[in-house]
Amino acid sequence: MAANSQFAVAIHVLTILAKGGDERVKSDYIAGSVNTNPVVIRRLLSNLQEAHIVVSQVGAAGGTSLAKQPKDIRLSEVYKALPCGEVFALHPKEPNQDCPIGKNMAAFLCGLQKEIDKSIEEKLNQYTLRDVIERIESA
Amino acid sequence: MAANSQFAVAIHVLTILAKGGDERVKSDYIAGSVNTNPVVIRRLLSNLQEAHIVVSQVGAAGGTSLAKQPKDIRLSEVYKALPCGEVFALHPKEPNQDCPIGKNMAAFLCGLQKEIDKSIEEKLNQYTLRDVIERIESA
DNA sequence: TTAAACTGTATCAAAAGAGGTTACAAAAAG
DNA sequence: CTTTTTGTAACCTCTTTTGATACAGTTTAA
Repeated sequence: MAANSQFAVAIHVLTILAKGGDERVKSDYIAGSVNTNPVVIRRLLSNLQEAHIVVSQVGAAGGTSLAKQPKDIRLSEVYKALPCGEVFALHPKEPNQDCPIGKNMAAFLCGLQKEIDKSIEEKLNQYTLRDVIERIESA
Repeated sequence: MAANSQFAVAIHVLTILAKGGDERVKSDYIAGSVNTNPVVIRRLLSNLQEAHIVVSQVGAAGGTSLAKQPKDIRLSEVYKALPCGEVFALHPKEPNQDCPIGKNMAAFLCGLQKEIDKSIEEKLNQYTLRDVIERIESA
């Protein structure tokens, strides 16, 4: 499968928007920098907009800008805004229910998934977009 | 498709092996319980064997058993033994290198990936196979 | 009020990963 | 030897993600 790169691209896009300040940045421009198709960017921005991280304006002189300051955008928000899958998937087929192990396995794994997801979000909550920009600029 | 379910299946398989004790369990039997093809199981066991979590024996009367006691098998070991992908992928195409942001983005994201992976492993390190079995049996 | 410049989306094609299946070599037991 | 079983290679199919085209709707500005 093509692995999900939406989070990576989102961070990149948001950094570009932050650089743009209050100006509306066009999807065409962003696509050029990220090296992909403008529609891919617009799809992504659509998710970020639903999460109130960015604001887009249609029409001529339209484009997208951040909905709040970089210091107030946590990476955990970005992660949650995107349709990223779980870290691991459950069984592709339901286990054999005659097997007493299979019967209770799904519940356990599901709980474990939630715990892991929480770990990830806690880690991402430690960073804001401003932190990202600082690190990138000092590199 | 389901994203990578190998971890989920691995936990299930190891639980079955634990139940089997010192007996060698055949891939055919495991496949029946997990509801998949024996080859899928053997592929998985091959990874677990490399990590010294299980031991397989070829030939008639062959099969697989745990290489150590359930209390000594940490879920973090299992996770590391499998070719599970990263939580998020980097850009599918290299970003435009004329863009100063793109230039340093990959390095940052790569570091972030490693941090997240560490979080996951720390979480999974808290559980052993014995813990899993106890939880499943008390359910 | 018309033309131009955008976003938002639907739709389709292409690429890649994962699971499932078949086939068969190699090894061990009897 | 024959049977049983693992280890793997090869291939197919299904699904997901990305990339691309097309076009409707909205806004600006001449």
